[in-house]
Formats: sequence, C-alpha cells, structure tokens
Amino acid sequence: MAEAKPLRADARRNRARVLEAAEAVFAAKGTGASTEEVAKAAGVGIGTVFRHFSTKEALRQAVLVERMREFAEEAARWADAEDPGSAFFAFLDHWVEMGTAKYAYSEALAEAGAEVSWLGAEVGAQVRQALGALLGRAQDAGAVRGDVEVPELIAVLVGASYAVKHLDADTALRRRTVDLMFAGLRPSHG
Amino acid sequence: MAEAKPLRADARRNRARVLEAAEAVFAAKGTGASTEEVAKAAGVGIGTVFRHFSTKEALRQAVLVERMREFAEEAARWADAEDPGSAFFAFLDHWVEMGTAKYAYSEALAEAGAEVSWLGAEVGAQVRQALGALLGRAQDAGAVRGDVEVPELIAVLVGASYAVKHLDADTALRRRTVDLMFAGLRPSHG
Amino acid sequence: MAEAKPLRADARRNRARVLEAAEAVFAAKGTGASTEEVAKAAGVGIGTVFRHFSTKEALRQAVLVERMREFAEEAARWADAEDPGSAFFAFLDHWVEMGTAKYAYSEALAEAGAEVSWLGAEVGAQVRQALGALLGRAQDAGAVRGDVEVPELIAVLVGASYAVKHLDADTALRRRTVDLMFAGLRPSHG
Amino acid sequence: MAEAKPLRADARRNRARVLEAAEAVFAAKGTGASTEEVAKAAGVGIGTVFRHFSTKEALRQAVLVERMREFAEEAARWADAEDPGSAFFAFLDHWVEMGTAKYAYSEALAEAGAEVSWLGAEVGAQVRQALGALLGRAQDAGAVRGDVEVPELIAVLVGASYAVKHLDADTALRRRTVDLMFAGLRPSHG
DNA sequence: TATGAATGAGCGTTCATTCAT
DNA sequence: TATGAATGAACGCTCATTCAT
Repeated sequence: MAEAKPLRADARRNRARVLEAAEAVFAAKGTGASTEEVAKAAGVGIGTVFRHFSTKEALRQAVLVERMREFAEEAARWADAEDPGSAFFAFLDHWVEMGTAKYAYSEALAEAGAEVSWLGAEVGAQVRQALGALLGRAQDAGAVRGDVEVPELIAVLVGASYAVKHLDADTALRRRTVDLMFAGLRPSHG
Repeated sequence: MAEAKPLRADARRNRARVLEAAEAVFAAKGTGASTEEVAKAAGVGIGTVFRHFSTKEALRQAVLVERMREFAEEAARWADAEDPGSAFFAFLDHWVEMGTAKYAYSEALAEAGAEVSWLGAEVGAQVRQALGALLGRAQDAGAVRGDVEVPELIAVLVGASYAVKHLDADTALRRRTVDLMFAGLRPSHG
Repeated sequence: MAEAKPLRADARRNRARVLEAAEAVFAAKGTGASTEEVAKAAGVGIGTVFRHFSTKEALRQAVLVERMREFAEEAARWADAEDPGSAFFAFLDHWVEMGTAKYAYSEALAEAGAEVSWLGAEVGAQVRQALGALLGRAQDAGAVRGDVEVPELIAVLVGASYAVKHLDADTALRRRTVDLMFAGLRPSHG
Repeated sequence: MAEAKPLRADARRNRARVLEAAEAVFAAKGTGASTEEVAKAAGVGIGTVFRHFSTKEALRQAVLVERMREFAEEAARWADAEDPGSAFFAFLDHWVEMGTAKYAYSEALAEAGAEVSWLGAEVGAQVRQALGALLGRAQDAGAVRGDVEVPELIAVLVGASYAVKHLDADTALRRRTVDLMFAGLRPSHG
C-alpha cells in the first residue's frame, strides 16, 4: 500500500524527471525511441534510467500507469458536477483532446480496459471505478443509454482517441468525428 | 501512373510472394519483424526482397496499399445490394472483423483517410469513392444521417478497428462496442 | 554426418578466419576478451562473427571443439609408434607443452573429460578413443600401470596442463613438475 | 609491512565482513560476480566495499591472500604430527578436497607459487616455508622422494586442485585421480 | 565513515542495407 | 535476376567506479 522504498529526495526527483522525459519522448517518436534518447532528454546518464526502471518495458509500463493515474484523477474531478450529462460528455471530449497531444493515451487506456495484469489491480480499478461513477450518474440523469457498461465505454474511448490521433491538423473534422463516435451513447438512438 | 517496367513473369511472381509474406508476417508480429523473416516466409533470399522494395518502409507501404485495394474492392462488391442500409452496416461490420485478424488494417485505413501522399492518388481515391458510394446510397435510403461525410466515416472506421483489436477474446464485448460506435451514424429518431 | 550446409567458399574461409582469430585472442586474453576484438583480429565486421557463431558462447565452444579435434588427431598420429611406452609419454609431454602456448587447452580437455553435452558425442568419443588406444598399448607393453583408465588419465592431463600454464618462464621447473605428475602413471617397481 | 592505519573497530569489522562475503560469492559464481552482489552479501553499501578495497582487482587479491594465510596455518597445524609421511599426504588430500568446495583455491596457490609480487613477500614466504617444513620431514622419514622441492610441489598441488574441480560429482574418480597425481611423489617410483 | 544514486564506457546482439558471386 | 554473406550503426543492458548526501 505505502511506497515500497522511501527514496532519497534527489533520487525521487530523478525518477520523476526520467518518467516525464519518457512520456515526452515516447509521445513524440513512439515507444521505439531509444532509451538513450530518454536519458538525454531527462538530463541524466543512461545508467540512471535503468536504475529506476530495470527494463525498457518497465519504463513503458510506468508511463502508462502514470497516465491512467491522471485519467482517474481527472475523472474524479468531474464526478460531482451539477449537470451529470454534460459532465460526462465534457470529460470524454477533454480526454480525447489530450490524447491528440500525448501519444500513448489510447494505448494506455486500452491496456487498462483489458485489465492487463502489470497495470496493477489498484490503478486499473481506480480507472474503472471513476469512469463508472461518471457513467452511472449520467445514466441516472437520462443523458446516456442505460444499457451501456464500463468495458464498452472504455473501448469506445480507446477507439476515439486513436481515430483522432491522425486528425490533429483538421480541427473541424476532428470535431465531427468525435461527435459521431459519442452520439451512439445518447439514448435518442433507436 | 502505370507500372514503371513490365517485369518478367518470374520477377512479378516473386514480388507478389514477398508482398503476401510481408502481409502475413507483419500481421502476426507487427512491423517490427525483421526483413529476413519476411524473406524466409516468402521462400526467397533477402536480396530479392530489397530488389523489389528498396526499403523496409517501402515494403510496409506496399502492404498498406494492397490492403486499401482490397478494401475498395470489397466496398464495391456491396455497392449494388438490394438494401443499401443493411449493406452499408454489414460492410462496416465485416471490415472491422477482418481488422481483428489482420493486424494493420486500421493503420492502413488511417493513412488512407489522411490522404498520405505515398498511398498514391489512385488507391486513395478508389477507397474514398467506393466508400462514398456505399454511404450515399444508405443516406438516400434514410438509414444513415444525411450530414455524415466520407472523411469522418473513415475516422470512425479507423477508431472501431483499433478499439476492437484488443478485444478479440471477448466476442460479446466486441459486439457491444462495435454497435455502440456505429449507432451514432444512424438518424436519431428524437 | 556430412556437413549440414555446404557454405560458399568465401563464407567457409571467413568462418575459419574467425575461428583462428578467436583461438588466438582467447589464448592471449582469456575468454573475457570482447567479440569485437575477435572480429578485428579476423579482419571482418562484427556481424560476420555473429553470422557464423550465433552467440559468444557458441564461439567459445567451437574453439574448444576445434582443439579437441586436434588432440584426437595428434593422439592418433602416435598410435602406431614402435615403442608404445615412449610414445605414450611423449604424447603427454607434447600435449602439455602445447597447452602452455594455447591458453584454453586444459579447459577444453576438462570439458571433454566431463563429457559435456555440447562437445558433441562425436569429438568427445574420438578423444577418449584415441587416448584409450595409446594408453592400452602402453599398458600392454608394461610401461604404464594396468589399473589406470581413461577418465583419470584425462583428469591428470588436465591438471598437468593447468599447473604448467603458470610456469612458462621457468623451463627447468616445468620439466620437474611434469615429470612428477606423470611419474605416478608408471608401474611402481616396489 | 604493518597495517597502514589502525582502523576503527567497526571499520575493521566491516572489512572482514566484506572479505568473507567476497570469498563466498566468488566461490559460488566466480570472479565475474558483481561487486554489488558482494556488498549485498556482506550487508553493506557498495561504497563501503570500495572504501576498503580500492579496486575490484584489489578485492580479488585480498581474497587470495586470505586463502594463502589459511593454507599456511593449516600446513603448520600438521607440522608436528607423529607420522610425517602420513601427515604430508593427508594434508595434500585435505587441501585438494577443500579446493573442490572453495572455487579459487588452485588459482590462489598458483599465484603464490609464481611469487606474484602483490601477494606480499610475507604470505608467500609463509606458504613456502610451512609447506617446506612438511615436505622436509616427510622426506627425512623416507616417505617422499628426496629430490622433490617446494616449487614443483606447489605446482603439482595446483594441478591436482584444478583437475579435481570438475570432478566433484564422481567421488571414486576423484579419488583415483588424486592418488595418481600424488603417487609420483613417493620414492618407490623409479 | 557509510551509503547508494549517478555515471558512462563497454558488451553482446540485431537488423536494414549493400554487394560479390 | 536471385542469392545470402558481409557490414556496422544502434540498441538494451551491466557494472566498476565516483561522489553528493
């Protein structure tokens, strides 16, 4: 439950810098970017990267976990909005927009949806729970079809994030696409 | 526009074998698979692969072009079905299901949607045209919202293919997800 | 039985050069020397080394196998000498002397004695058989104790080679040591 | 000659723990084991290891020195046995057996025999002296050939230890090998 | 003095690409 | 034209050593 090792202050700072750098580099060039490049972006030696993340795969996963943490936090932030229906759709929009900027969001969410073991029961559960709350209230308010459940909602979100990734230049088209993908969630559809 | 050189029969045959092998290998292991492996699968030397596709990237693109050709053909095949509405949705479903099996379909379509230059005006246009025909007839039949246009349709398709890629184990969930994503295309009965 | 792949002439030549270079480099600096260095010594790119020996360990083993092949050949060469007793001891001496120059001889023989699986049934058997022949004739001639068998003979040889490795500067001492180690093989005249 | 600085009690204790740990780790995994691992086994930080042994090589040598000290002590312990002949051979046997368990004994002794400079005049001399005493008394008692001297005795011991290292599974073979290697020391051999 | 985080050279290995056969 | 051996840059990762805490 508590952090395993209470790292020294400077070590924790470096860990964070590496994580941030990895997030940025992976976002810009994909996971294929070299670990060396991440190290350079973080301003540390390559040994430091591997001290904190024993494997490149471990680093990739840490980035994804971080993103899911942000996702859950963000979702929680919208949880007690006055109008649950608007809040729900606003959150979806917000999230998809972020995915345009930060490359691996859809990937992260996909793996969270799939309940990948390494994500850690904790974060995965937080994600599903926070999203479930938002969804439930929107359904109670009659803004979302009652038969929608969290797993397919996640999948739709994943798809939307991915679809939009290639559309960052054309704002209008992106708008139309996102609207179309989320329209099916609304009850008015037969 | 036309093929640069009229290849000798055996050369053309080899080119085709390599392309097929690449499709299979990339589908199974992703684009990261080595060119050597593709050569082996095709039963040719690695030199032959590079004779036909001067670069690995060129090979990857050729695979995508091939897929788009199939996409356009398939779409054309549904073009004169009796019930345009059913045909339209049946085609979408069919396509998404194929994407589950053949890895990079969504990727290919995404790049086709983006009108990437290398796709070649020809294939890109064929795709958009065939899909446009299907869409137009479905709209005329009142089965699809009238304000939907080809670009966002492609984007939705891309998103659906991607979303579903991680769901190949759970058929029911896949079904619900796809339905949800395409539901927005239908005219609201509000 | 026959060579698995009939390599092209140039490829076979390169394989041999790499093997030779590895023998020399490992002899001079131990197995810890870098593969890069072996490549340089062979005058080939590093990729070539790994094409022929897929692993550094594989290269090391190939060197040992090569040495055992030489050992067996050499032993066979002494097999039909006129005086079996002299031939036997002369061979032992000869071998130990070579071990002084070529670093990993004792290591190779030790693993042959241990019947390490990768040595290949073939070479290991050749070694034991050739040595057994020499030993048998020497025993028949009364020059070696009758109760000595091949396994312990190999062990003694291994020990002698190793002992002598550190004595290459002092010929006289080396002489006395080797004599002492092999003296026990002679029938006691008690 | 004497210890450079009279270390504080806890520092001396740490030095000893590191040395012991290194002995165990090197024995189990060879000198290739990482210094980090030694530190962990000793229960100290890696910085502490390097404070006491400025270099990994220095640590390795310290281990060897320690072993030679034990060798000399052990030899001295047998020095005034009643039957010098039995004592001599019993000591050799004992030592070789230990070498089976503790990996680098033969290596250590080899370097002692070679009078490597770093071993320190002191320990090297102790070793040669203690062994010389044992040998001398055995020769006086007629149990060992009179022309044998310490240097070749050390070499034989080194060879025997090494030979036996690969034979730890087969006790009977080990027995026969050792007997064979030491048999040459006895006077009955022509 | 002890700690362990940081460093970066170096290693084994892979793979796209070239070129002699 | 087809082959596959050769090449070497680049990668992930390890580890002896240094140094701030």
